Amino acid sequence: MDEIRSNKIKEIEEIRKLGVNPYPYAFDVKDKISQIRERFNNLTNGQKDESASLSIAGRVMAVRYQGKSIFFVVQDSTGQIQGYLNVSVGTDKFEFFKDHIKVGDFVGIKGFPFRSHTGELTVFAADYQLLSKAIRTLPEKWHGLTDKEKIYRQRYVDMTVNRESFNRFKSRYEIIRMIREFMNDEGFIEVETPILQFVTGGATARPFITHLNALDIDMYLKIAHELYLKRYIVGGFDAVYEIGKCFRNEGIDYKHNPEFTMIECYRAYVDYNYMMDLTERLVSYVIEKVNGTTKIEYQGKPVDFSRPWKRVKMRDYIKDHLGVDILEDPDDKMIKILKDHDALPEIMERGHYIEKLWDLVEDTITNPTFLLEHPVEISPLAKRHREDPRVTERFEVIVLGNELANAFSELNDPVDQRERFEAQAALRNSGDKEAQMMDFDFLRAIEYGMPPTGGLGIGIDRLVMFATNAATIKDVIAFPLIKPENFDKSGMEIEE
RNA sequence: GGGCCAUUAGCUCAGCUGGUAGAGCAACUGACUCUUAAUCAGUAGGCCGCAGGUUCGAAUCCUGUAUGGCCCA
Repeated sequence: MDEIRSNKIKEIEEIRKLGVNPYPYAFDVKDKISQIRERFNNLTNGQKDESASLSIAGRVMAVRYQGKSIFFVVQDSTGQIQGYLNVSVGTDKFEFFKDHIKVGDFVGIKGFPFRSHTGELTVFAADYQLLSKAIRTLPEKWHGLTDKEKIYRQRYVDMTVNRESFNRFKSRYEIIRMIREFMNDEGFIEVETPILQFVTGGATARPFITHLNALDIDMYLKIAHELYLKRYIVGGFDAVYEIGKCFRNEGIDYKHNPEFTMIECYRAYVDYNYMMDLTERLVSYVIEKVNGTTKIEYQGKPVDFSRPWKRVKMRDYIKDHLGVDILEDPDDKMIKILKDHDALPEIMERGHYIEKLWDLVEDTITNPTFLLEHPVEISPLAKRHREDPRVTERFEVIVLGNELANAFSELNDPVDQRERFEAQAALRNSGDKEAQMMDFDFLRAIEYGMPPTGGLGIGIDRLVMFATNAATIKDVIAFPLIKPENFDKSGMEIEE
């Protein structure tokens, strides 16, 4: 416990002795700061509007004492405004403010607006109330909080003092609301699926393992929404979507967080062509809503989300860039190219060669591009292409070398699906921990019959990164995964 | 996984070839009735990330380690 905090705690006792509750229960907030700024923008220097009775609340971000008057800055969720207080509030209240209202505290202000001689729109505090006393000091106003580690560990401070961070999270949740509205208007119903699963699938990824005490059995955290959403389609839902967390026990870097948010949607009686159209409309809608245009700049690079997006076939793209045909050339040729690029996969299987070959060329794509028709062996849940059974009716959306979306005409042939699962199981048995698990219940479900269905998944975090020009996924996840600061041997966190 | 960088007061940072740890802001005391990085005078605040080593002496040099960042795979 440092000196500043122990002094503040003593001060709180003094405040209580003065008969003031440092932590009262509520305040009747009637106005938002941004609205006050708009409403009284026409006040001229020195002009006041005593007829307007304002009531605001927020955090004190600066205080400037000026003898028998005090200027201060209040911040609410919409912005900041200057407050002004002088002895007209009453001697006791004036002295109390001077002695005990400090940067970081929350206050409620009742008063009227005026514009100072120097042109600052200000709320004259006819009365005020302390709403919460802080015992830690905020970072200084000039440099703010810049230490990345502190920004992630103490996001509440980052949000408070770095308003661009606060606004980025506001945008994130506006985007999620937009997506919901868009999907609802499109006729989808929002549903839920289990996070705790005995068998998990729908993606090529390593899951988290947890333990269910009640049954004394290990379980997985979901890696995708897919297989349960398709069960809804089997059960008769026409169109469903879910926005929720998925968990993958893999690396952490600027584009991966172990838990992340994904929207997946499934619609009966459509194929991947519908999903391409839907993806284009949804993503360009979000980008335009947030930025006012579909031609944005991401981290200094121009990206054009305007429709229609380019379409390329995976086979053609790799052939054009690396001179190898992923459908017809033998494994040896692929291995040689991978060796030349020092990019051999850990698991020596054809599917992994193809993935690695794609990794070598994906960075050459900048504008949103539909990557089409992935080979069957890397797409165990996608339906075979109607014209070429070696590939699937699948697409990914690639933006600046990053996968933003993944979709296909869903495989609903239960015999083919069983064979695909068996191929995955064989990979799993040979040590591929990311290969998909055999899901007998899912097979049983589609054996009862699943209509032709189109499915789509979009990474919400990635989309928000593009929409808000965020450099890393940690900037769009409010509380990203970061190693704990201090743990003792029992695993309990120690305070500072 | 590899490389580079950072870690010093609540925050942002100085601290040179090794010689008793500094500033600004914040905090605390006081002055000031239109300030806005307010100003002015004063006070207090440090396990120099952690552990070893070299040395008469280490924030500084060396080794290891932790955490974070950036780049590469």
